[in-house]
Amino acid sequence: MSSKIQAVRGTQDMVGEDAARFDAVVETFTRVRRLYGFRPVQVPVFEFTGVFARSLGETTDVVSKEMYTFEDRGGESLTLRPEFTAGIARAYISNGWQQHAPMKLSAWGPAFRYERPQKGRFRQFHQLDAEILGSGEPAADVEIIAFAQHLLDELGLQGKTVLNLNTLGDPETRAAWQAALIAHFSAHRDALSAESRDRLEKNPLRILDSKDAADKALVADAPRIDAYMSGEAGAWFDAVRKGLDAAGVAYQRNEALVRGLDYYRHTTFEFITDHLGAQGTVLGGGRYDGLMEALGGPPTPCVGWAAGIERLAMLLDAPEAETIDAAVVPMGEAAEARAFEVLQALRRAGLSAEQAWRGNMKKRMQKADAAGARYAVIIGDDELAAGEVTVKRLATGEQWRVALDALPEALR
RNA sequence: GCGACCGUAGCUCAAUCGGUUAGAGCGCCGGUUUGUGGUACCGGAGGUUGCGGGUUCGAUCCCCGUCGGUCGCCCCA
Repeated sequence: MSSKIQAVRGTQDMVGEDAARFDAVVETFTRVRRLYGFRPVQVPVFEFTGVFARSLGETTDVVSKEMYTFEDRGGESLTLRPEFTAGIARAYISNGWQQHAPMKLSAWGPAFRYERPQKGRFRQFHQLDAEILGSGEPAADVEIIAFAQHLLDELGLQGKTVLNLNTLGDPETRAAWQAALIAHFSAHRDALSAESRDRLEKNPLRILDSKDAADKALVADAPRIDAYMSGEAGAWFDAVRKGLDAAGVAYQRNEALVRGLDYYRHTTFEFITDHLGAQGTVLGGGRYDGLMEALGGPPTPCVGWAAGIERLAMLLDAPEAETIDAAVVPMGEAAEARAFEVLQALRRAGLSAEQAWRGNMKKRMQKADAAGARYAVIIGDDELAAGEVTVKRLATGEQWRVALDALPEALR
């Protein structure tokens, strides 16, 4: 295939069912986000590299080896977004959106990471994104999680995902807990896996969700955050849990669900599935109260989530194939000359309609059937002479004549 | 970035131990039917076996490389 033109590794072309699944996810997202008052936001697909480097942290895998970074002709280092949050936060700061706070924003589109492709993991992938900027209330966490749950329900994924919920506490809580974890794992350093010894330096919280058997044994009796929780942090988490209960959102406490970056505070959550192999997370998010400041902006409490469109699309039941209301089948030159008049009348009346551009009647009837048309609108010399068309209901085969100007009504 | 498996028509797959013209179903095109689709029957097109190299009298099959896919690790959506 090397001599043939081919798509870049980890990118995909979608038509038919794949495209329909993708479309169904986006359409449902747009519908549900309106129910919650999340407004659309558009931000660039690329930013100055520093936006992502500063927001994600230089040591993160995403920044150190997964970004698509390039220089433009002016010598600026630019990066294709590996996620949405940093760009939205940058826009908030650049445009002074604090005057609008709190803002409930949503977006969807492509993101890029240079990773080894797998099922549910691509180099260009697509995300749904929701953010609440400038609200330091537990109620915002409840609302954004309820939105996520509602979206998954509307997608028909009840039973296929489980909401995992945890808290990282406030900065004091987090710092105390992290120090205790480092002390605990350092004491058993030799028993840790090589990866986790590495994490001990760079990202100690991450040891908690290691898949290594030896690590798991040490994690089992590692210090729990609940023992270090400050009064305020505990009250916050209680408020979130009570809110979720009131909203009817079921969750599972997962004390190992953590985020490595310091600016994450309090609530963290992921909707996890066991239907996608190693890629279990279908939607993940949390509160990132420290991010805006890390980017040089005003202190701004925020909470948000992102979901993988491809991952959701893979979990969906196959959407119904798209159909049309009518296929116009003209016979002969005179009829072909009138076909667009009929087509446009139907479309203007809100009925979907198309015609095959060539072929005899049989061919065009076959195309009508293949397009899933409810009706065939047959126009021949006889019909034209009478100012009528023949309408055939393809499901039953019955057909009848209809006056040309009464056609749209007849097909409703 | 690390490890493993896989790659044959548009799609899903077959082809004995390495053996001569690489097959089938679906799909596509045409016909049976010059104003009637979806069913049925008949016919047809479509392949440098991902690509490059090696071993062999002979390679879809064995070896190496490469590109792509898949699974796990890592990370994450």
